[in-house]
This record gives sequence, structure tokens and C-alpha cells, in this order.
Amino acid sequence: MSLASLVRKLEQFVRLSSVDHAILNRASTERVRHFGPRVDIVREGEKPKDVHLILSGWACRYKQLEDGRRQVVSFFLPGDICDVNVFILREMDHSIGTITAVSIADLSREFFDKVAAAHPRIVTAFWWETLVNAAIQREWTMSLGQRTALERMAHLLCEIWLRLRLAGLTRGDSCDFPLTQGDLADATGLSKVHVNRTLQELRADGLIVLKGKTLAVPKLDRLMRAALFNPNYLHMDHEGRQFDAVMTPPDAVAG
Amino acid sequence: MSLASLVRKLEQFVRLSSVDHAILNRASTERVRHFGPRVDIVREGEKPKDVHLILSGWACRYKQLEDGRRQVVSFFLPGDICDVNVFILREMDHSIGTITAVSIADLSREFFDKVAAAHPRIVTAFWWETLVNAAIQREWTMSLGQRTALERMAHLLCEIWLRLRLAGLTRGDSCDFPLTQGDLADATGLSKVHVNRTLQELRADGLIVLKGKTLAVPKLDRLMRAALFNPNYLHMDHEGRQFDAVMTPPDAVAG
DNA sequence: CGTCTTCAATAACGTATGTTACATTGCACA
DNA sequence: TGTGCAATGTAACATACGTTATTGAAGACG
Repeated sequence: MSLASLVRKLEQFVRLSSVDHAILNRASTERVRHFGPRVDIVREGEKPKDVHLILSGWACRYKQLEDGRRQVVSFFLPGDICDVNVFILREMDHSIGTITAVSIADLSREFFDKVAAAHPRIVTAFWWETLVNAAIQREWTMSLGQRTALERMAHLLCEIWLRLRLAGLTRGDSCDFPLTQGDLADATGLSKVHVNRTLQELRADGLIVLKGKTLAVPKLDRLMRAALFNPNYLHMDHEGRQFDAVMTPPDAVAG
Repeated sequence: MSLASLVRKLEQFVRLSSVDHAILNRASTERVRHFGPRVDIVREGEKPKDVHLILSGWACRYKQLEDGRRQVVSFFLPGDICDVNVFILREMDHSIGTITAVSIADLSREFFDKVAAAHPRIVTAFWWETLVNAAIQREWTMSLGQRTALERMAHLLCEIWLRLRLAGLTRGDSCDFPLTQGDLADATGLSKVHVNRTLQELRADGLIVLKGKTLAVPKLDRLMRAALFNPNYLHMDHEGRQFDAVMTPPDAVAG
């Protein structure tokens, strides 16, 4: 539905040519699928076939233990790409499920081959995406290991807010926020009850206004302070623009 | 000092030619540096210049909050590579410090350029490394969010054990284990005291023998069960061999 | 070959967060 | 425009883990 968020995000980092735009545009309209809310797109154990680009809606990556304990390990927002090059792995070690209704474009191995061969800027942009996602995962490790419930929740909200803003999905100080307290519990490693307590506290402190499916952040700086939030890990600075990533062409050898 | 662990590991996944071997060998002998134990190799905020290959010794990636709380977000064992392509980012969002004395080879941007252009197998292998590291980071998220102290500790020990074994660094059921209880605390998000309690419990259950700087795992299957350990995320299966990664050449354009 | 420092072990006590249970609100859909 | 189910809110109580403190053992180093 909308490629705009992806392009907007990537262009923060790398300047894309009009040909690059055309390539991405084509890729994101060729093989599109639609899902309802709360369904799985990919299941643990499956063979990864395509890379998925989220065109609209929210999704998450999650893992589950045999006894049912569930951890959301990342959220996908519009414009996000799930795992460049996963198809070199034999099977998925986690599942991907939707939060809201979602539209995705499937990007094939062949697409990446072609891009790789002729569009270094897109490659660089995808590498940036890969590295930022890794950094986000590290920051979650930090949050779960060291931050208190309040800090952790505030941190997650800051992160989502900044990512949405980069994708052009905020209006003023508010944004759509389809996550339930159950989702937040699965992502922060807290119980639902404690998520509720924590949100109440953030509300009482005037750091967030969360009602229905809308979040407002009236004082981002204060929320960031409460979270001990350092935005460096999102690598949103523009200075990297002059670089191209290396890493490199297929030659299509098999064996 | 020893490239063997890297090669052994990569060849589990991709068959490398003798030319590939030569390339890696050259890269790992050209620019080698040595560090003592408990010193920083890279500090948060610095501009990443090279990619580091651990030739010998143990190191870790860590992040720290303003108030001093510290989280180890990953361990580097011999043969591990720190962040392929980091140099496209402007600054490090974490630090890398040694545990033991460490020797590293610095791999330059130019090295990756060259490899990218002519050695698709190595590229594939590096992608595998990248994807596995991402999977490990997700699994840590799972551990910190959902596993109890005992499960978490057991899980970490299983993971390290399997990674060491893949690198050819175990003998029978034992291995070198230079981590202090403080290191384990920083990695698991537990206090040192509780790490001690947890290790006692694992010992009492006969799941580990940990003394001095040596760890033995007499019953790996039992330790894995205690950890709810599913090895799929390490993607150690060999089936992927036939694949080459795509993602792709620089053309050396600057923006 | 003592001395220093780090690491490991253990105890007593405190608390952030989990659990269970139930009431209330909101919203999809008949 | 009810009616039902999911999501939110609250309370009482339980516990896994943190904190502080002290002691002993083990390497490091002059």
C-alpha cells in the first residue's frame, strides 16, 4: 500500500537515484499479500523463502518456549524489512505474527541478486537496516537485563516513537498505537499486571497519554530521561550518506 | 595466532576453496594486534574503522548506562568476527572489551571490497556469521525476558559450549572457561550473589563442574533440558552449503 | 614467600515484580 | 442497541531475586 515509509527511512541514510526508486517501487508492488490482525506470517521451523517488506500495519517477531512462555523479540513497523538474506538459513528460529492487519511485499532471492549486481546504494541502505536492527536487538538486551520496569517501558515507547517518526507516521505529538498491554508484556518481559501499573505511573507523571489505540508523547525529552534513552543506537544521523556498503556479488555459484 | 577456529566454523556452513583459504589466511596475519585481559578494544562513541576477527582469547560486547549499570550483550570467542560492515555507521553504540588476553586481526574496508568482488563463498560465510549473531542476540532477549535464573544460566553455558565445540575448542566434556561470576552476572542480568547461588544449584544437580578456569559438562543433554535449550537458533546444520549469499558489490560510488 | 587484590562463598534481610482473582470498560458484531 | 468477548484496571498476597556485609580462597606480584 505504501512504500513511502521505507523510502523515507532509507533516504535518511543513503541518497537513492530515481532508478533505485523505481526498483524498490517495482519490488513492492509485484508480490503483495494481505493478512488479518493476530495471525502468523511465518512460523518457526519453516524454510525461509522470501524477505518480507512491511507495507502497512504492525507485526512482531516472537519466540515461544515449550511451556508457552512467549517473548516478542522485535516489532515491525511500516517500511521495515525482515532479515535481508535469511534464505541462506535452513529454517526459521522464530515466528513472525501480525498485530494489526498487515500488507507485505515478498522480496525474492532473485530480487536481491539483481539489486546486488547493479544498485549499490540500495545494498548500502539494506546493510544500514540490518545493522540498525542488530543494534536495536542489543538495546533490548540492555533493557531486559538492566532497566527497571518503568525505564524499560519508557524506553520501548521512545524507540517506537522515534522509529515511527522516521517513517513519517507521527502527527504532532501523537501516533497510532495498536499494541495491547499483553503485547507490551511479551515485549518487556513483564507481567500484564505490572505493565498496567507501569503505564499508570507513566501517565501519572505526565510522560504519556495512552488511550484507545492512540499514544501521545507530550514531552519526549522527559520520557527519554525517564528511560535513560540514548538514541545513538538507532543511527539516525545522516552523515553516513557518503558510504556504500561492500559485500558482494553472487556470481551465482552453487554447491 | 590461530585462524583454525574461524575456518573450521565457516566450513561447517560453506565449502571454501584453497584460494578462499589463502585470502582469509592473508587477512588474518596482515594487521594483528594484541591486548591484555580486561581492557577495551573499542569504545562506544568511536568511529568504527575496521572489522575485528578474534584470533585467540575471549572478549565481549557491552553497553553501560550513565549510572554504571553494565550489560554484556554478547561474547566473542576465537574465530568470531565483530560486525561485518560496521564501518558504514558513524559511531559505535557499544564497547568491546577483552576478558582474557586477546589477539585480533583488523580487517579493512578494502579487504571486504576485494572479497566482495571475487569470493562469493566467503561472502556467504560472512552472511551466515551475521545472521547467526543476530539469532543469538534474539535468543538472549528470550532468555532475559522469559527464562528463570537457573534456565538462563544453563542456557548461556550450553550456548558457549556449543560454540566452542564448533570452533574446535573443547576437549572431551571440558573446556577453558575464563568468565568470572561477575561477567556471568553482567551477561545474564543477575546479581553476582544470585549467579553464585545459581551455579551452586547447577553443581548440586550434577549439570556442570566449574572450578578454576575450567568448565566441564558431563551431561550436555541434561543441561540443555534444564535450560529449555533448542539449538536451532545457532544454525549449525550443514544443509545450507549449497547456497551463496547475494548482497553485493560496491562499484565504489560515493555520495 | 608473604602481601595484596580479586574472586568465590554464604548469610540476613529487603523489594520489585509475579500471581491469582475479580470488576469494569470498551468495542465488534448480531 | 443489546450482547459477548477482549482489553483494561485494581487489590491482596507470594516469591524470585537484589542488596549489603563479611569471610575465606586463590592467583598476581614484588
